[in-house]
Amino acid sequence: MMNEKQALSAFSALSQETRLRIVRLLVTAGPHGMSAGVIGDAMDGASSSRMSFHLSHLEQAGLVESRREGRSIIYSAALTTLSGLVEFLMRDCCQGHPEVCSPAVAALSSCCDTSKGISHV
Amino acid sequence: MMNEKQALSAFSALSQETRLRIVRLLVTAGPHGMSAGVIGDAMDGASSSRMSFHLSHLEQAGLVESRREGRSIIYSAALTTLSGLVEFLMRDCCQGHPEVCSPAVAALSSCCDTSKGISHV
DNA sequence: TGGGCATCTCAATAACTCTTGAAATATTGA
DNA sequence: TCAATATTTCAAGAGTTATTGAGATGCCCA
Repeated sequence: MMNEKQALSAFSALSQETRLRIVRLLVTAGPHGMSAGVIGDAMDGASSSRMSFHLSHLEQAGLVESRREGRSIIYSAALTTLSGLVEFLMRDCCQGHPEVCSPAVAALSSCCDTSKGISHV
Repeated sequence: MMNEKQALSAFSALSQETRLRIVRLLVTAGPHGMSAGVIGDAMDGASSSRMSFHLSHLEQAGLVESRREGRSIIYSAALTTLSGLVEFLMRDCCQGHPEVCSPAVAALSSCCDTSKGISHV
């Protein structure tokens, strides 16, 4: 269960343009991930030290995970942290008023296959 | 539909301890909101100028809304922006793999009443 | 209209963050 | 082992952000 400190670290990591783009790129890339070099090319060719700075910042915040594959290091999105962040932000949003947070659920579930037991609202 | 600039502004606003606490407090407070003074008391009695700085930062980022009521200014959470932020972060997360983002949906919908057409997963 | 309350604005300072470029580390293949 | 490739580490400088305290503004009621 995410705590305030972790959430602050995650939001801080996401508040920088390059890092937000990296996370979104990795979210769409899926579990296979991408190498640091390929991610760097996608960020209008940012320098390697700059990429390293941002990638380790994201890893520190728990938003991405890495593994070495030969000479490359492969990064992928940490979906558990992303889910936890959403849950932390909206925790106790209902308090007897479910209509308060259902727009957020709708926004999120609309991007997903509905065959998993989640209906559109 | 949220764009990158708005999302960066929102994440930046949420990356500061006092502001994150304010947003979460207002999320639980619901649509009626709370006055700046009452919010300040809840933030271990932060100074009025400090509260004003953070509240206007949050309003600038679209995360809270304000209205005057007599001498007080009442702030409430902007749930549309919060939902939009979640949607922006997870956009295109599925790409043929709905299991990728369904944990996030589950995390969020578990906080809500299920009688509105949203089922738990 | 005047006093008091609630909040905002402003300027100065301290602390933090990002970028850059040079150098170090790790891995692979000749 | 040597050279090439991929990535990380480090230090310096520029820019950004948070806090503080003093003062200004807006509103209400006697």
